[in-house]
Amino acid sequence: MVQSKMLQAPKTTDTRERLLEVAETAVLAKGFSATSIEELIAAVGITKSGFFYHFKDKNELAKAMMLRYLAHDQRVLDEIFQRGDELNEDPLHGFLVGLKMFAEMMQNLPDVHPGCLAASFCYQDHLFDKEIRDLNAKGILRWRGRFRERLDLIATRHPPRGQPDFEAMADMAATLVEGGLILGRALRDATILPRQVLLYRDFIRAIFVAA
Amino acid sequence: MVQSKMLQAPKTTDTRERLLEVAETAVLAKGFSATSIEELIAAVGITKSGFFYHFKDKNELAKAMMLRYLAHDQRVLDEIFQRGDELNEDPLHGFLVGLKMFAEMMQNLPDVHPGCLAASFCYQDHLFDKEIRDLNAKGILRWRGRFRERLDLIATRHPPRGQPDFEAMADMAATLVEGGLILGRALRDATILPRQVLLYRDFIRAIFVAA
DNA sequence: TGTACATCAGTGAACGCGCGTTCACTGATGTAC
DNA sequence: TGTACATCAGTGAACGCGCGTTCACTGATGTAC
Repeated sequence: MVQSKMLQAPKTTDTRERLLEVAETAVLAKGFSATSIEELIAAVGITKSGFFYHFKDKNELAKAMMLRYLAHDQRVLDEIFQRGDELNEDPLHGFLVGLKMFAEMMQNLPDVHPGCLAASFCYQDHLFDKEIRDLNAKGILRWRGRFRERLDLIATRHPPRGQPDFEAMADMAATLVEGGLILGRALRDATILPRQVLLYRDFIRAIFVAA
Repeated sequence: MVQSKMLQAPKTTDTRERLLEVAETAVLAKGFSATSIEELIAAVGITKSGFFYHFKDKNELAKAMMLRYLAHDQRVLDEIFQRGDELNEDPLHGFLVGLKMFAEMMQNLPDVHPGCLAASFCYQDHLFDKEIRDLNAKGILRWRGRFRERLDLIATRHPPRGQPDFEAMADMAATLVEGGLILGRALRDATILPRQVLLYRDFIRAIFVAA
């Protein structure tokens, strides 16, 4: 069975996966419609008909890209904040550690982070059907849910200062990442994003830690 | 003279301006390369050759769009923060008032803010030449300069808590706007952006206002 | 005031290239019995 | 173990359409003298 084979030794040279990888790089650089099937197959080394074996049309490529991105995104966040909690049992301190590690991860990328597919797609959303736009929204709602849960949990042990807008504070994580990626790209400065994440951490601390 | 005529009564039906207006809407919806010259001239009611009278090629359209956007952006910000200062002589309180007005302005837009051309272009920057990318960077550096100056000025009168990263705090304004626009678009929720701006205001207050 | 010329804001027709998509076909591997 | 059939992962050639760009030309308005 192909399935079980893939489980024990995932083929890194899987053609479909390579198409998606090359496509993501190209789309983040030029946008979806400027990314031609022609250039993807040239990079991967198959013919055009080979492409249409894997994706019935270009829209299905977009959908597969989005699904791949979402899965990756979830894996990375799960891992980081889980590690933050392992080192600490208080939800606030675990969160602060997680944010620190997140900032460090952004800092240690070889060069400027290539960007976020969700942002790229959202600025081209008229190209896509509702299904893809919904996937994109789902990804962002997952960020909101993840951070919102954490803030609520922290608040049960650490009374917050004032009456903060918890939903907006949860969204602020995704907001700063998306915005930080844009500034980092436009100014070609890889330090911008991690520093924004650290400011978010400062803000969280200012809200929950007694002075 | 055409110039003086335009000064006394700016032609609102100026063809070139209408092309730029229509182009901006289309680019924010689909991206630059999916926006065809054909659709622009159809919307404005001229022929293709008429388009090439105004712009020597498509790249020059992009440049003109960027310049128009930068000028508009500067005008709006100048006006808002000037009004904030008029009502108040302390630089901190003037800033807080300006931020409040800024948030209100975002809130009162008819529907979801259409987005930021700088963000759209930055996720397609391989389509453009260095001149356009530099214009984009210049626009963002102007935000940084504007907010950085203000923070420095405030700090002379209100000693900040801790050792804040003022550059990152200045960038945070643009970051939250860019990120807030993306979330707002993806979730079709026009309240997200203004609430992020209000959080920024809370953060500024937390840094500078004694408890 | 009239004439000659220049500029402005376009028109109309044609171009060639690259794009996404389709269709009939194929060689290698997997599965049933 | 051999044979028949099915599926996988593509190939190769052709398609038509839309795109950005070019070129020669034009009618209306402005300017010099």
